[in-house]
Amino acid sequence: MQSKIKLRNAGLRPTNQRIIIADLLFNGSNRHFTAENILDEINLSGNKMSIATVYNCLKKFKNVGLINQVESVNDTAIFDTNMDFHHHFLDEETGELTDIKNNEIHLLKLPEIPKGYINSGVDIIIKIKKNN
Amino acid sequence: MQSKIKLRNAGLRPTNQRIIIADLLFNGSNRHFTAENILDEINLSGNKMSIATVYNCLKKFKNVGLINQVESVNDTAIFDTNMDFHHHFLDEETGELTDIKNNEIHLLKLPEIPKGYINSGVDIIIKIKKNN
DNA sequence: AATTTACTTTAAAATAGTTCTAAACTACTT
DNA sequence: AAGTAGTTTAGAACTATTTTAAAGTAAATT
Repeated sequence: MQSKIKLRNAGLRPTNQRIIIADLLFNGSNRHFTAENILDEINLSGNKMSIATVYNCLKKFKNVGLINQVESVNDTAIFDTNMDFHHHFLDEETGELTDIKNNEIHLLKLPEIPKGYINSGVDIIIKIKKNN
Repeated sequence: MQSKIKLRNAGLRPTNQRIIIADLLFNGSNRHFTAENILDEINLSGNKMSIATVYNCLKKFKNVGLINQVESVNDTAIFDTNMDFHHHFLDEETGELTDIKNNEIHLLKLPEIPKGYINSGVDIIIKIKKNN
């Protein structure tokens, strides 16, 4: 029942649906997931929910900073519970993402941000593929 | 008529459609574009082509290394004629991409690539938004 | 506690981007 | 000139996501 508090702190009305999703997402370990992944898990657990609700919730969660959406060429939106500054390996063949720990990578020089703009995030994607 | 040679060198049969698209893309200056952008320009120039053909061509061009597809959360695939190693600013509100010159950014330490994999590219996206 | 208000959920329809299909066409090879 | 392999096409199909509008629910107000 941490989820209810977490949602309220984030300024979101803690509805049953949001609590179900938050319970899946914030259970201690970080993960990457799609809307469809979440719906499948909800169904498996015996609950049911409209896919539109899953999309709505994930969008809200993203807007209030509970989750991130990962930049990557993919037909599907991939979200991430890991809110620490970090980056990703992207398997070009499978689309699978893996975290790169932040101390494994070092960005020395950042470019000057265009006038009138602020930096709102940095995504580094290292594409990989099987060497065979 | 450079395009015909360029296509042949890349191992692609130089069809009329591919030549039309190559003429649009490889005219000296680099650009970002979607399939729809290209179709619009074709239509404006008085030519016509199926959208499926545009997609087919861009996919082929990408496969043979004539263009790149840019990593970014976007409902639309964005391609790039700039094949030099470089990165992008992404305006989060408009989705617009701008090149970052390679000497404007410096990646000091690359992480160890997972066993059995090779690095097949690095994309750095600096998200920006208007500061108002 | 009952009522109101604003927000949320839902199924279904709509939309957007992209890929597939299979027939017609065209570049290249023989 | 004929054959064949690759390409183009319109339209259908598909996938991910958003919209719609009605019904439901949480919170605020009485």
